[in-house]
Amino acid sequence: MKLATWNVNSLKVRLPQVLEFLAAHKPDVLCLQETKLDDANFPIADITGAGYQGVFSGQKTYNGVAILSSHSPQEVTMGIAAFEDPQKRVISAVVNGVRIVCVYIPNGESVESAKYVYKLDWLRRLNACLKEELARYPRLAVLGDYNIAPEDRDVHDPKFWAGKVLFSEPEKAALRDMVALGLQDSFRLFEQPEKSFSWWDYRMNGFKRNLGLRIDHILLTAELAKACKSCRIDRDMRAKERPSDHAPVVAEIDFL
DNA sequence: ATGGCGGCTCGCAGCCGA
Repeated sequence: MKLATWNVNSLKVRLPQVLEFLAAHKPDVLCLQETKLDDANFPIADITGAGYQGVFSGQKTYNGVAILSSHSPQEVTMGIAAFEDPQKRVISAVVNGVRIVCVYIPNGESVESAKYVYKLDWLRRLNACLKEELARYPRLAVLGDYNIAPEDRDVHDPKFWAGKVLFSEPEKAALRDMVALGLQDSFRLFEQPEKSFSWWDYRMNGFKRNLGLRIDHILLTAELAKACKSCRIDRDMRAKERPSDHAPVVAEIDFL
């Protein structure tokens, strides 16, 4: 089973690349973030035309998440349980016996910002929700744009980023809390190239100079991690014409 | 490394992302 996640930074603009990605990788699941489309404008016909089903929770201009899958999505839920949030950042479904949680964790803007307070509160609520989900689903994967780089090696310049949003201690602690619930960073189950990142700023030739951050993650429960055979970042998509600023992350899981 | 990009909006400049 192949699981993928990609912050597309506008599905309207990136739809051809999404279709190309589906055809090339044939993932069982592709989680999308920052679709920036309300549900009425979701390009479901193109998705079904590519042989995929899609469930989505979107809004105009900002945020928006979707799960595309080759198997039928079951038990679809939107958002974080018991949290009224107008921002469309979470969608979950059971696909092929695996609980898929697609997340677009808030950016936070800066550690001085009210958006940072919202981010930390949001993470607490997500973790509480995940604790409940984990009690129900031993096969669970949390995929998405976390907007958190876990460790120094996930940041091109850890000294510069120290204490800044995306790399501050409270954010990293929230991610460690999530891991402590029983989730593992699939990327670090394997040897990886040094300076592996999933996001590069559009400005200042960030991608060419590899000035990036690893902030897109696939976290797996023990049962899935044990069966996980690979996890890699698809830098090729970031190298294309008119790319998203994020690259897809892909994990392969072997079942009995 | 922070102006310098790119996507959005009933745009023609400003907000937002990371």
